[in-house]
Amino acid sequence: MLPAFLEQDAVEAAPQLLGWKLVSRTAAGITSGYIVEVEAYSMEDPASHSFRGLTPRTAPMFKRAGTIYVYFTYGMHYCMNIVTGPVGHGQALLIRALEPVDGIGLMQARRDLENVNQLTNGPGKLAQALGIDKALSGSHLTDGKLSLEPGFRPADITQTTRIGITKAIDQPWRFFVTGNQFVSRQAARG
DNA sequence: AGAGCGATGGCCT
DNA sequence: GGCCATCGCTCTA
Repeated sequence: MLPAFLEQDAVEAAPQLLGWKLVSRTAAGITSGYIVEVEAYSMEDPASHSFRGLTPRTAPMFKRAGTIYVYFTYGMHYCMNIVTGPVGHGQALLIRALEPVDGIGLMQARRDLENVNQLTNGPGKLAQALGIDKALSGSHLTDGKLSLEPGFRPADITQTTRIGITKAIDQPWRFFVTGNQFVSRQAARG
């Protein structure tokens, strides 16, 4: 389904996305996990891919809320975002960590890793575990391959600065479920 | 046409 | 905590 709060600006929508279940449907099977860590990016944000304007790569960020934006980085990792806000605003939420729910065996096979704790505790890891790649960029949550379903309501949410960026490093636009063991890092930096 | 640069993860100490 | 593989995208010329 398409939660109404995705129409809001990224920073407002971000904490509301925590606890929702992200579901991936591929030929290999269904995999899913609760979203436990997200970061907000917007067009006015130097750390955002949309900051420099619309390019072929970043075009999905400027489409309607619920659009999927997948990018490839460091020559080996895919990261997935969900677009928020009005059309043309270039806002998105980077999904940084999931708590595995369905299809854990398939996720372990895709990751070539048994340890469930390390299956989806990072943006590149969860993309690999769910079988997400660039082909999904530009598709929409209502297209059926990647979708959202209600999950749980987080008891407490922690807000910190974002991870792995070199610009706008002081903006507290990272949100995670307090105490959840699948969050990539409890501390903001380091 | 080519250089520079990452919204990372895994391995090592 | 530190290092670095690896390649698509953007910018400059």
